[in-house]
Amino acid sequence: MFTERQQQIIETAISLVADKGIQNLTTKNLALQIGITEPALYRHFENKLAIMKSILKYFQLTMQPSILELKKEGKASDRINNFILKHYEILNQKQNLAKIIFAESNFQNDETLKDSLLLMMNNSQRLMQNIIQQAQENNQINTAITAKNLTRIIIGSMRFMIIQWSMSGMIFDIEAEGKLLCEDLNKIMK
Amino acid sequence: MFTERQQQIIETAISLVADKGIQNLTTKNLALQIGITEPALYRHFENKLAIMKSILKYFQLTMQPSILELKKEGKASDRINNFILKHYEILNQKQNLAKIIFAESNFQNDETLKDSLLLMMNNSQRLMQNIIQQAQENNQINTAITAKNLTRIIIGSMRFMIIQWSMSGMIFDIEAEGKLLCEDLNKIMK
DNA sequence: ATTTTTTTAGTTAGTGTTTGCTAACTTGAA
DNA sequence: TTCAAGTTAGCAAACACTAACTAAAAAAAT
Repeated sequence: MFTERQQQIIETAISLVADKGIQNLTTKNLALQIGITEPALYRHFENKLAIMKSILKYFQLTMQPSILELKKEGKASDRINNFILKHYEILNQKQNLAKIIFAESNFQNDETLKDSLLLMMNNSQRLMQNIIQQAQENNQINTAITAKNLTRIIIGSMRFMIIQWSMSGMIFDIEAEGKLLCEDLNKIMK
Repeated sequence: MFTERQQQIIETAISLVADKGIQNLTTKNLALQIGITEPALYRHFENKLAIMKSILKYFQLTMQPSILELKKEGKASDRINNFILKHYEILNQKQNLAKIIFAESNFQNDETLKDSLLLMMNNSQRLMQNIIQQAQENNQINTAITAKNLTRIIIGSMRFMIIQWSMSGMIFDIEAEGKLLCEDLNKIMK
């Protein structure tokens, strides 16, 4: 998928954005941080836009294991639980990703970037909503709250905790805190 | 607070960022959009950073009526309900604000911007958490879920709906949808 | 009430720096 | 001998911002 050098470039690009925002992602900063010259970057990527597209692809690949938990067989609440826990486990390992991932605005300067981000967002969301809907039909999940809003509540609170974590300087243990959030979300799903 | 021209500059800056991200906010684009020349901008703001700081101030001023609902006297659940509804009412009137406001990453290039954004975020959050905590002590709100997580769930789902709205191209009626979310959140608060 | 002065808000023209990127050359490994 | 992956040198465009000038409105002085 990506060569070693490409991975290094992507990860460095992510850390630049995580640190000081998208405006910090310049070819100069990127090359400097890696320890090569600017033109060397162009041996590995066609241009800067290709690097940004690869950041999204890299994110998608990294997060796949968590999405996979949703696709597994099993009790709806278990699948959702495992999705949440896996999500936090991955982000705890790749902390820089947490900082830029829910920063949709970073990828709004290009239409194709915008679109592929929207697609990714809708994907996990639609998946979860379907699971909830089905479970509600089988009376395995509380039907007092609509599937749409339950999905919003789960993904919304997940994302907000990640934002709190990243803006606090990763001051708390997100896996532990995620487990607690999970428990409370379970009470809502009943 | 702001002169008419300053307000125009701020609002135009917001619409530029809303449209194509922070990298679209250049003095050239800004002046062009308003119909003046670049140097004229500097008659109204010291520099570009001052414009960005004013965007945050403008946001704070615009959102104040919603925060005020939290500070009013009354039943905890009513205060939270009115806060949510007011929030959506304001964002529906100033749709561009919705697009950039929860885009924290737009303001990460400068430490002072980062700080004042963090302060604003923490403010409404702490306020709500205190309200919930007190109401739980008086048994007016469900105590099965911790105040911290209940706050996360409410603010998180609110924010996520705004993101869905803004990324969908404002395709649905956010005030109506907000009312529905509010009802479901009430069920959780019991 | 009229003239003079000052202030405000715009202009044109241009600065130095940073940006993304290219051409041409080099070097070491396959 | 080829080729992948570096280098140096540099380019055109975009960037935030400034100097100097102008016109018209507001304020002050006569």
